[in-house]
Amino acid sequence: MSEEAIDGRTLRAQKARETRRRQILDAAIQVFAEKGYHQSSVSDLVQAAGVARGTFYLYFDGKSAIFHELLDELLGTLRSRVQGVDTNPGAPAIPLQLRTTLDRVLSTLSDNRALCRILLREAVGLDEDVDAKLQSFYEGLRRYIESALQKGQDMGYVRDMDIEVAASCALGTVKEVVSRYLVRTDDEVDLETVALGVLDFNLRGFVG
Amino acid sequence: MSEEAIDGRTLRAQKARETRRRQILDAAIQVFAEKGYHQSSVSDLVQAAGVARGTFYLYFDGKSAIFHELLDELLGTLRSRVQGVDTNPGAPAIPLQLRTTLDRVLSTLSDNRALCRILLREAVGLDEDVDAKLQSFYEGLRRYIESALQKGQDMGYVRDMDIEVAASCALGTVKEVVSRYLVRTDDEVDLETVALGVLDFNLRGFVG
Amino acid sequence: MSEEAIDGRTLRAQKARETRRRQILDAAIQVFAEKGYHQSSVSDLVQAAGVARGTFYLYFDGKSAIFHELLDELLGTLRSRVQGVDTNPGAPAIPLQLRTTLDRVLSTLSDNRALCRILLREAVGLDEDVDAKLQSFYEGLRRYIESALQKGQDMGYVRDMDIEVAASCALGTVKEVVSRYLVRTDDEVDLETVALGVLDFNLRGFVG
Amino acid sequence: MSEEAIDGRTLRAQKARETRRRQILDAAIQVFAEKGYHQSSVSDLVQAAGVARGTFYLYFDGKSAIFHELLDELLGTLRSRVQGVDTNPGAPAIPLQLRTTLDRVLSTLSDNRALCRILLREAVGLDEDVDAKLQSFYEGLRRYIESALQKGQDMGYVRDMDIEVAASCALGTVKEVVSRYLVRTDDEVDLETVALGVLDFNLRGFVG
DNA sequence: GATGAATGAGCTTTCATTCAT
DNA sequence: AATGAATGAAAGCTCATTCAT
Repeated sequence: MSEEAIDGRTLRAQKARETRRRQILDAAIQVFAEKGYHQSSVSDLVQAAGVARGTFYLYFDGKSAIFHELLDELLGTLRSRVQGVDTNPGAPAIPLQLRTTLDRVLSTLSDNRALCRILLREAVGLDEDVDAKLQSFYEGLRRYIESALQKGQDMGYVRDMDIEVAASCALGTVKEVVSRYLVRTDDEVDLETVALGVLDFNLRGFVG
Repeated sequence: MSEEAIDGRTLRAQKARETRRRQILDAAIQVFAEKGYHQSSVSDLVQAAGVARGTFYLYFDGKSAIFHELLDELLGTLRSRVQGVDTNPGAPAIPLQLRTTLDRVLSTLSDNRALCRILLREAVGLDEDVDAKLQSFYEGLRRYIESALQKGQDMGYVRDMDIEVAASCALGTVKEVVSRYLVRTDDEVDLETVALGVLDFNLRGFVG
Repeated sequence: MSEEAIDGRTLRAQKARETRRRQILDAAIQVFAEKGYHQSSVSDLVQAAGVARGTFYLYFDGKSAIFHELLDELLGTLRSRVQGVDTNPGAPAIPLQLRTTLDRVLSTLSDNRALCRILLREAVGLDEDVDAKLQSFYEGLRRYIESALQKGQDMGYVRDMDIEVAASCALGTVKEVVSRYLVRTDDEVDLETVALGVLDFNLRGFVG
Repeated sequence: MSEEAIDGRTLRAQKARETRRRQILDAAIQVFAEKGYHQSSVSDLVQAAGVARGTFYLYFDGKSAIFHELLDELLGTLRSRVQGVDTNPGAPAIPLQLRTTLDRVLSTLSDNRALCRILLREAVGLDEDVDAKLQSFYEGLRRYIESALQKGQDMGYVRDMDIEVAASCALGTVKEVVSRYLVRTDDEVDLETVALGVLDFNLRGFVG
């Protein structure tokens, strides 16, 4: 039995493992999104994934653990969609950068409403660890917005205002819009319109 | 035994019942807020209330039922703090009315952060009934804002904009600010500053 | 305050006590007969009797105790309806005496089907004490029949047979007929026909 | 892995399941017979069966459900022991057929007194479903006897009599004898003698 | 590696009984 | 004597997790 053979076997095994993992994770996403975390039993998860109960525990440490992995994955994806504001000369204008980030985030969420639902409903108030992760995620977003606003002020784009509160407000507008147009409804929504509306509101408010 | 005596006794009994009820409700508010709904057992509730398990079921139909009562109570209180916009001649200016409503809501929530936590964390994704109640509450708020914006537009105070999206955004700013400054922190917060910041943001946005 | 006054008062009190007792017992008979012993809660009993829970315990030691009293009362009544066979010269013929006893028992039971139901359904398999009471009651009946048969044999009325088994059989015919015609149906039944049929069967069997 | 291996495994698994089921059922029979249905808790059942609480619920839907299965099993067995009267020419004489059925029923019950106890004590007055099952079983027996008597009358073996009442009486003799000699005593009984005595009584009564 | 039967801690709920008023 | 709010032991049942095969 050559080393290569073993390596090949090992590789194949790893790939199979990864596939199995994915299969369970994907099933979990659907189940959690449909029934909610607490209403979903491990039985539901393994049934949806088409594996035995024991198999589930070979890949994940339990119901709570797989939820954390799901959440990490989703938050990681979203984080990667949000990039720091570029103030270098020649960089796109800051409003345009915000617009791009907002579009990215909304389209990512729109591509998978199950993830939205998990993020905005199931993960809320679940337990302290999940709460901490969410809080840290949102705090990251808030700081991103705050720094963008700060830079905008420095550059004269943004008016004089309470930046801390404003950043929270801006974050709130996005969360609510996602909740309203991607979670609380099953209708198809024109994201373009919504994104424009949000940006417009954030830039000029009611009276502009 | 005079009739008055009977009435007196009955009255006293009713009062005692109401007191007991309140005692259990208040304990439940604290427990739910501290441990979260799902992490709270009926044992926790009765222990916190200082009554026997059976007593709890004398006053409430179960853990789920007491949560619904709590939620109804809180939502009722908040609803009563939000009154329709008055457009009669001589009525206060609309921005001032919004300011008043916002102040009322924030101060109500501020007076009892446990209720905030229950509203914004524990009640989210709990079950379909709770979801429906929350959704209907927020939808009411959204419509209140929408109608205020509409009237504002008619009167020329509010600029031309997508009112539906804007109303969601405005609602989102309030929810996020409550979450940030009343739920996710234990620090004392200067509500005045926050309320002003929110209003300012909603009226003029980033660039004014 | 004269002695007579006190006596009068005491007497009245005793009478009131007895009335109250009766009122609770009668209610219990109905409740037990309708819902069955285990399905009847003390709440059902006091509600049916129209007294407070505590009052119930002033008169009876508990749910089990009142059932025992009920059973004792019923069994006592039935026992009084069954009198020893009179073999004195001049006494009615033994078959006639049996007939009279059977009529008495059936009519007593017929007058109160609730008692039948309690006796034949609710009291069966309830607990060891109740079982012992029932067993002793039926054993008494069996012995009554056995002694009648013995006397009958001595006097030549009754043929040669296994008296012990025959007595059980005769008892069984009565129990089953009561169960069939007084418990398991709500229809009015012609007791006369049934009584005659039972006697006829016991005397001559299938083939006579 | 060959198909046979899988089949073998599946078969073994099924057999193991069946064994486990039986183990729990048998334990339940003993517990119900000894303590009575209401005095037996699920804890008693699992303790007697030597399995965990959860295992019990893997095989049965609850305490009530396992009792129903027990009852169905017993009633099914007994029903199979009672076959229609054969009036074809060349068939055994009807009294002999009755004798055979009686022997079969008594020996079946005698082989397992616990089941007798459950049938005649625990199942009486338990709940509406159980009552209906018992009533239907006894009604079947009664009709079996009635039809046998009818045929007997047609063939001249059975005298003129009230067949309906007589059938109830005959059924009652068997029930009482079973109760007396198989349930209410732990002594060994000469079934032969009892069976003969019952038949003799049914055929000829007291005076023959 | 995969399986699924088995586990048992822990949950919600009921209800016979007590006792301060 | 009468009341009914309060009690808490004990019941039935669920389900995340384990482990022998």
